[in-house]
Amino acid sequence: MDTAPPSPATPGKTEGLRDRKRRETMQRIAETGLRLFMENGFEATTLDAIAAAAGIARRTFFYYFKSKEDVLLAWQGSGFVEAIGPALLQEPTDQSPLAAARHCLLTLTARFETKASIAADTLLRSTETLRARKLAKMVDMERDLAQVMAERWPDRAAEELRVAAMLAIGALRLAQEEWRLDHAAHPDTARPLAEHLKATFALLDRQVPSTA
Amino acid sequence: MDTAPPSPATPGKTEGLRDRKRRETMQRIAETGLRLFMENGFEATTLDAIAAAAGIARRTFFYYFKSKEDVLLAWQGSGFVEAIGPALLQEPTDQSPLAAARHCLLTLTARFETKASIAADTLLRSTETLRARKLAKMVDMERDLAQVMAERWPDRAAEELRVAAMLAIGALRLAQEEWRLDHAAHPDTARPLAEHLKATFALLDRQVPSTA
DNA sequence: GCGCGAATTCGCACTGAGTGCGATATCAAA
DNA sequence: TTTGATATCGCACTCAGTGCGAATTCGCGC
Repeated sequence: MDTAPPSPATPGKTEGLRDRKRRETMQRIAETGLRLFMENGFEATTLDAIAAAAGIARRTFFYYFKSKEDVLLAWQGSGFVEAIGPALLQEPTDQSPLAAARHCLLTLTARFETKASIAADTLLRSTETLRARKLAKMVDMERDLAQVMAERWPDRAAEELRVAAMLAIGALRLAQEEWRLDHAAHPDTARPLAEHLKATFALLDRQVPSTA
Repeated sequence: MDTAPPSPATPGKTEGLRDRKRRETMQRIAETGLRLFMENGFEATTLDAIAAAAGIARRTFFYYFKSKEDVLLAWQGSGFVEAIGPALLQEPTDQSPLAAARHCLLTLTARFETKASIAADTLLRSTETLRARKLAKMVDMERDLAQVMAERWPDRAAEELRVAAMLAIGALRLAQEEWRLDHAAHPDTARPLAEHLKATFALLDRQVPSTA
């Protein structure tokens, strides 16, 4: 468990002892949960088991997480999501928003392929609701991305940027899918996510206009 | 409740008395459920209430639906989903797959705007998991669409068609969003879904290539 | 018509997630 | 040191969903 642990939004203040303990506890729950999920599966792991293993009362669990699913969801693209906004703000504005997003995602995907997030991703496919909630998180990401784009390209229409964000995140989603299949088929010679993403963006360029 | 009710996959056979009863019961549960959801909200409606109102035992409910959510989900784009495949197979192949999908969706959205499906859509936004599962259903639609495209354009690469399907369903999703906002803001002068969809596709054409 | 096998309906008891309430403990700051 | 907010916990409760098996109904071949 050496990778970026999920953490609550840091309000950018010098944190006291209390805040630190809080973060540590949440982090311990998240790590314990992920470990137990990996060992016994998501559904077979009860809340009591997580609470016990994390050294807290069952009731306290719900002080930190709204549901069992949220523990796993906290790992979904952990770090990645938070990094997109800042990364996009670094991009030069002399390119299209979509091109900027493409560049960002290619850079970030090359970095964020941690053991924990990959394991979480596998678990995320074990249940219908988990799969669904992962998709919902990607749509949230999409909306956030459009929001950041609107700051960076204030002259562009919001709907246009929303579409650009949809394309970028959609490409990311399909690339992840291809990447997973690639790994399942050729565990050894599988290419990294970034390459799949590049290929998907290339296909994207040849698809439009929709009236051709 | 005069609109297309959700029904299990019809295996295209002359159905006996048993099959008919089965369909009727499932339909009654779906309609009762939707009605109670509309009256009291999704979470406030218990399974016991649905079962009682539908005239079945609680246990029998689970013979027809896997979960409470599935009752509502059955209404999500009811009829629409099933119509896409056949409609796409009607399209001439001298246009691009994306153009064909665009044409299909524009035609279908003009038709499927029933009271029930709109009501279901509102309910679908009342809970996080419901919202998530709706998105999951759209991704399923996306996959199906790509599958049908592969039949109709066998010379095209599967990945390319997968991207095309992503674009089409993504546009549909964004158009639905715009449409909902439009209705919320101007309940009277709101434009139909098909128009929003057309606009979204127009924006789509101007977004790529991603390297511009 | 008769009866066999499958489909359907149902009851009961059980697990486990999630909530409401309130009591207690801990910590930060005045 | 007091005080108020934060954190921890236990208890009892509701409700979704499952396992099991009994009872019923129905389609169909004989």
